[in-house]
Amino acid sequence: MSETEKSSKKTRTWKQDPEAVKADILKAARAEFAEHGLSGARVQDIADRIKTSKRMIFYYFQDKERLYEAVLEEAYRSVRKAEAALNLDGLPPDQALARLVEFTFDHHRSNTDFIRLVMIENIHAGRHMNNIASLIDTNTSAIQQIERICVAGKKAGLFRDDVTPLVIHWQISAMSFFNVSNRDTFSINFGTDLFSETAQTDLRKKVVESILASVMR
Amino acid sequence: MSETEKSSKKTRTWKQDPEAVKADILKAARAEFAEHGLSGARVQDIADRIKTSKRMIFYYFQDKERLYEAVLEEAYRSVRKAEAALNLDGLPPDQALARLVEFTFDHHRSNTDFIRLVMIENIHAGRHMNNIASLIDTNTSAIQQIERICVAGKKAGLFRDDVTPLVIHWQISAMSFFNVSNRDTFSINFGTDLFSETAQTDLRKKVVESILASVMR
DNA sequence: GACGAATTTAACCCTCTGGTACATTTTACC
DNA sequence: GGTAAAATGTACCAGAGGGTTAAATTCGTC
Repeated sequence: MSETEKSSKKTRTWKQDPEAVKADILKAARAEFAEHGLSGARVQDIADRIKTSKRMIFYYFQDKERLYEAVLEEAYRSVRKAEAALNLDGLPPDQALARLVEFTFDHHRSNTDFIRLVMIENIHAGRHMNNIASLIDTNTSAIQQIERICVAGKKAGLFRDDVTPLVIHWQISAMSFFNVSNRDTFSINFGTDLFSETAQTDLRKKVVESILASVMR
Repeated sequence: MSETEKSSKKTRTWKQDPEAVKADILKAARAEFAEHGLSGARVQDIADRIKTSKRMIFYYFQDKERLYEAVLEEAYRSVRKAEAALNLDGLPPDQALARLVEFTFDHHRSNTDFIRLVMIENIHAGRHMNNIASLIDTNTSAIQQIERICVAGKKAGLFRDDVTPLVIHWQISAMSFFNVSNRDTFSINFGTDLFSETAQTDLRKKVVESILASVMR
């Protein structure tokens, strides 16, 4: 009985670190929600992913739904941060746009959890996003980024006059998002050929070409 | 007590119609699953949507999961039937492709339940689609349709030599699918402008242009 | 019109799971 | 080193929801 004891003290206790616990819960919850959806996720399973208890989850996040919303908000925040880090200043309009498409394509591909959370949120008709105030201003910055490219492109006579930033963004998102979100059903229906590393590189090139082709004069 | 009686017979009974009941259950289940997902759907709610009981659902479909699979199979079957009805023979390659894009865009838009089922199935990594044998042969016909257009297009010198049917299909699907699947989160983030009737007509045109631009010489 | 199979009803059951009550330990602060 | 508040552990509950049991009713058919 006594040989398993490690510390000199008799009373076995734990260390407190509220912020780390909260962060751990959020991380585990993101994985769980991304994998199983809101109703499919199990609070117990979230607790099991890290070394904590259900009790702690409710202590910090009140209930399952608010935890989900916290996950969603955090996911959006981190994605936006990465997007903001992309600097396109100084590039000619067509190259800037190409670069943006490539970045988005890659970024979505390496953030499957985020994509899945957005899918799940769409299943819920975006019901939980209304509670996230921080979205409004920061998402428009994505459009403004394209807006700047468009203005420069039109001024340089490279882009057509009828291109609109919102539609460009929609197109980029559509293909970059679908590539991740529908990978499984697409693979089952049409094979996995398109999802090998080399094929994805080719596909990304095609997406860039496609966007540019519909924008350039 | 007695004034509410309608029929002359004393024993109030029911009529049997197994096929109709099964069809009703499938229809109600499709709506329920499309709305709430697999784990979010409630068998009791499916029963409540029509005039039947939970018991009947299990009687005909064994369990929730097999009911879901039946819904999925039926949904794919009906969509494929609609696709097969589209006749592009006789049209020049570019017009045929434009027509196909328009059709797919519209078709996805008017079949939100199907789109949502596919979204849900992707959340589940396509786990339930492996049980659907009927998919294999019929989905390849979608590719063959584009293949025919591509061959004609290349022969006519209209299309580039490096276009591949699978990528074309992927592009068409991506934009047509995303337009429906991500409508809610997109609207919340960037406004509903893109989803008015007129804007959707414009958007469809842009999608057609975009596909054609990346295919034509 | 009787008999067995198919279909429907009504009432349950039992597990899973979100959420809580209460005791205990840690920490900040004086 | 005492005290209150924050943080954690332990055990538990209540209800929801998938699935079942058993009896009643219908229907084909001989």
